[in-house]
Formats: sequence, C-alpha cells, structure tokens
Amino acid sequence: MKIGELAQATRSTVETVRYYEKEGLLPEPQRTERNYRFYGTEHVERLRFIRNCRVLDMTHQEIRTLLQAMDQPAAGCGSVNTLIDAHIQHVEVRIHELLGLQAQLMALRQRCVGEQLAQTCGILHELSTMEAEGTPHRSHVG
Amino acid sequence: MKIGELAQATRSTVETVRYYEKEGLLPEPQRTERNYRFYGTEHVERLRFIRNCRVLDMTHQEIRTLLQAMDQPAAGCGSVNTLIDAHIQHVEVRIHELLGLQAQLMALRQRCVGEQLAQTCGILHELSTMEAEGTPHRSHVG
DNA sequence: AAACAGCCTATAGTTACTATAGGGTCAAGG
DNA sequence: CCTTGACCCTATAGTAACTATAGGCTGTTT
Repeated sequence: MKIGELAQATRSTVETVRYYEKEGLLPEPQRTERNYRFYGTEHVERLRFIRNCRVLDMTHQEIRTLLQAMDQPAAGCGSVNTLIDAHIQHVEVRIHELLGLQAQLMALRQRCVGEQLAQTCGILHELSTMEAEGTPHRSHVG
Repeated sequence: MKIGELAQATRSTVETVRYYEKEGLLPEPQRTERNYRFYGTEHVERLRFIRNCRVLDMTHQEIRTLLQAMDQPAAGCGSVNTLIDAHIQHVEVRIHELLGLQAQLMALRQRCVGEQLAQTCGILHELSTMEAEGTPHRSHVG
C-alpha cells in the first residue's frame, strides 16, 4: 500500500507517517521504481501500535522503549510494566496539579463580581499582588 | 536594578526575562551607558504579574490580553472575566481527559500480571490490537 | 595582570507535529 | 495531445515557551 492508504488505515496523516519514519519509530519501507514508499501489513500494525501509545499520551521515547520490547519477544516484559506504571504516575501527578490549579483559578474568579473598571478589578489586582508558589509545569503529560 | 536582580526578585531567570522582552510581554528597559538593561519597580510588578499568570498555566497570548486590560485602567474588565472563565474551562476539560486516560491506563496495566515474556505480555498485545478512539491531545493546558 | 561573576547578542535545541515551497507521477476527460 | 486533479517526493520553516550554547565585553577582586 502507498503512504496515503497507510495513513487512512491508521487514522493518521501522510505527514505524520513520514515524520515517524524520520524519527526512527517506523522502519523505512521499500520503494517503488518511481520512489514511492510501499508498505505491508507489518507497517500497519506497527503504526497502529504507535498511534495507540500516542492516544495514551506517551512520548516518542517511551514508545521507542515499548517497541524495543516488542522486537525482543523472547525477553522479559519487566521494562514494559515499569514504564506503564511510571506513566500512570505522571498522569496522576498532573491530575493533582490541575485540580490545585482549578481551585486557585476559581478563587481568583471570585475576586471580581459583575463588570468593573480595570483599575478596580479584583482579578487584575490579585494577579498583580499574589505570591504564587510553584512553577509553570513541565511534565510531559500535558 | 540589573537583570540578574530582577530575575531573583521574581523567581525567574535572566534568560526568561530577555525572552519576555523579545516577546513584547515586558517593555524594553533603559540601558546604562555600558548597554546593561536597567529596571525599575514597574518592571518588577509587571514581571511578577506575568509569572503569576504562567503559574496558572496561561499562554502568552492570554497574558497579553490581561496586560492590555491592565494598561487601560479606565476601561471595563469584562474581557478579563471572560478570559478567566474560558481558562477555567480549559483546565476542566483537561482534567476530564486525564481522568479518562488514567482509567484506560489502569485497565491496560491489568493485562499483564507478574513478569511475562514480551511475546505473551498482555500490555504489548493490547497496545497492538486495541482500537482507541480519540487523538493525542492538543489543548494548550497541559 | 589574571581570574571570576555577570552582562551582551545571536543562534540552535527541545517535543510532536503541521504547513509550505517546489517539483515529479498517474489516470481521466476534452 | 494536453490539461486538470489527486497523489507522491524532498527540504525547510513554523508552532509554544522557554533553555542552552558560543563568543565576547564589563566590573570587581586578588
């Protein structure tokens, strides 16, 4: 199959497929005599695997680790379990961060009732004077 | 004050301060005769405002809107309220996404108990065959 | 005079794509 | 035969919000 068909079969785009190839997530396929990429079912499976991982918000690096495990069927899958556990942790941490954020934002929102002038707006005043602890987040789990 | 002192006073870094200036979030300060940036208390306040917004996960574009409101003290603050409300929505949406993700990941984790071989690992198998709906997220609220 | 901290500009790297420019291939229609 | 349109190719730049690096000047201390 050609790249457009592969993209359709996996709900991705042609550009994404080419990008994964450049990143080394998807192996380089054969080429036709006219230099078109030509894929088989193994590529469909691999790409589907990758997309499933992405839906679960894994990074390319995490996916690379899982693909390595896939490529060594006779080896143990401990690294897989470890990775998934760590990823679940990332997600939980981020959920807690966002719940805290939500509380902060709702408290902030209370500061201005009805429509005020900017100079008397409690929200702007609070944003100017509060001493927030914490930093803008950096977790890979958005 | 010099740029290093400003950074310290606002718990940011010298590089971030210069970056905000280039982005137009922080106005260009005066320069000393030796071309060092020289800041006053108005810069401290503005930068503190920006950092507070960042801790709340607002984008630079959102912050720009708030700064504009700050700069028009005699105008209404309706845009501020609207923006905060929308931002709270973003956060709530993301929380729900992550809760769904967490559930999916925990179900996935159940697929492999103890340490298996990669070829029999239920996690890898599930990742290969599942038909996940949804796309990798794109919300600005990480 | 040399070492060291701190400042300067300009540029590249990060993540996972997305978009664009500029060009070749292929089948169908006029 | 020519053109139109869909599809493919490579290479490069843009996205968000920084972070890091190179290469060089300033200012203070020893």
